[in-house]
Amino acid sequence: MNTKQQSAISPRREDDYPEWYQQVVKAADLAENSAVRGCMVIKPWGYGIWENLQRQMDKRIKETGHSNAYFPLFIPLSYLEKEASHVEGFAKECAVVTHHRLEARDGKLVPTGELDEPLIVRPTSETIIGESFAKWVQSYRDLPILINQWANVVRWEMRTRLFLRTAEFLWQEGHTAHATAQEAVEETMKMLEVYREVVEDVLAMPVIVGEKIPEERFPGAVDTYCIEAMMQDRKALQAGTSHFLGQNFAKASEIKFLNQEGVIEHAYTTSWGTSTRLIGGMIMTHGDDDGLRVPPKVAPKHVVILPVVPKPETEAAVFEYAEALAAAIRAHSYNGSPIEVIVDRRDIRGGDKSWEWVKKGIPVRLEVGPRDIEGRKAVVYRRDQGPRDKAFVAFDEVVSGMPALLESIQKSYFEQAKAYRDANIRRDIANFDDFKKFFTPKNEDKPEIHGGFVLAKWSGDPEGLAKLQDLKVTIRCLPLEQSGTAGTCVVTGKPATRDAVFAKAY
RNA sequence: CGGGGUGUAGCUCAGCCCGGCUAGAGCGCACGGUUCGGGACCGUGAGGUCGAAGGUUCAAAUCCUUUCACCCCGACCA
Repeated sequence: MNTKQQSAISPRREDDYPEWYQQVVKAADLAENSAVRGCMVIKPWGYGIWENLQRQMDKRIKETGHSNAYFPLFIPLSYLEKEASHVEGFAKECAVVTHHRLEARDGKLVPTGELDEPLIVRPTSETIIGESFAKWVQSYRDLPILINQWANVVRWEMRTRLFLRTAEFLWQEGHTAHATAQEAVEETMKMLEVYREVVEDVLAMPVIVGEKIPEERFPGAVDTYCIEAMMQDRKALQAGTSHFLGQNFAKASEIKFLNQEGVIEHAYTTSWGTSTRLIGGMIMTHGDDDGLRVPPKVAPKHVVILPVVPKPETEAAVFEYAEALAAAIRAHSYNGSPIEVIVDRRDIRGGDKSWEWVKKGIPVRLEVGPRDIEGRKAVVYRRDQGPRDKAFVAFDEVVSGMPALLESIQKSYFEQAKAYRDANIRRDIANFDDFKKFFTPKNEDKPEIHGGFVLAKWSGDPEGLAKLQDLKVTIRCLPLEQSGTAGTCVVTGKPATRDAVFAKAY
């Protein structure tokens, strides 16, 4: 017997993390690269996860008073030119439509009919939504406008990675307009909290909530807030952003209203977004050396039943028992919807079948065979335990205990992720030498998993930013929870009052 | 857009330096069999205009030129 179990994913996380990530995406059948450079095909298992996340995010967005709407994919070039700093930020990496027809010439199709004004495939929709808002708003009575859009956007990234950075990605973008700065700021913070809640509760990813430093702000924003998660290679992933845009975009788009005093004023706007990147974050937060682990709240299927058929003549009885078990479980709900159960009747080898579901990260596997029928039991495997850890449980108990079992898995993923993250947040690094040591891998050629989050003082000095850049470390955020104490900047040694989270990032 | 690399079967690749029988392996796939509460094994079989175009040669996956695509490292980035 081989005592050291072989893992299903090769390489393991500790040996080559980026490659492990790619292999998990492949093994779990989440997505694949398409023929179009930088664009992915999201396969049913991956898209099912997105749909569940989307449904729950959408619910929270609507509960906080927003309505969904849809705006054009194409944005006239001149719209993007209206907001000066927005221009700087999005001056590059955009898909540009310059022609509006194709002509057949010598058996080829040639673009003709050049557009007077190029159209940009939206990288984000502030400008085109602002154009609509301007028409919709005349009086303070028309405010606030609280709109959300589910859409695809395109940013022509040079280097792409499935889910984490693709040229086209799916997201939601909220856009709101308000009569006062205070109300817009409150909106910004409210949606930041919605993101924290959904990402922690649904995706089971613990996050740090904070404010971006000026250099990291969204182009055109007055303030940018974010939630930051730690991946298992201890790098940070920005999991969502919420921006207070002040009157910058309102001025650019001329969103004006007559206030209670009869004075014309520009509105205050916000925007906020989360994307399919969250799925990348989920993979890197929960995945292990046997593949994906999907939190039950986003799993397209919660339970797979694997019929064990030792002899062909037992097949009918086993299938019948499996379907009866499935039906009984489906009658129960988890997280507000019926539990999703699949009976995998495919005629492939049992070991392969079982491992396939391990790699896909389904929360619960149930095996049923002739002996279980006899004892009216099932064999229960939980994805938050080892792939061979099994429990023999009575039929009725499996059924009635399923909601609690799923919730326990959901919780254990969050707890595991939080424990890992907290173990890798350093609060005791006070000078740049230690800081540098912390973020420098032992093996320069093939860096091992190293570093983590450093929580320390930051002076805000641009000179410090240059030093950070050399280390490839960034300031992820200034956490909303500040200690309020004075100290010295971990990078420059100058007096500093603000706490910052430093990390390498995706 | 800079620097490096790779294009050969569905996938991962060998063969290329030093041109030479009908272009190979492993995995996967199909069929048959033995096993099987299990990622097993044996056998048989299907599957490739060697990224594309041009050139050198009696002869090109292999040498030369051009071109396209993709990957890795930078800069950019949710």
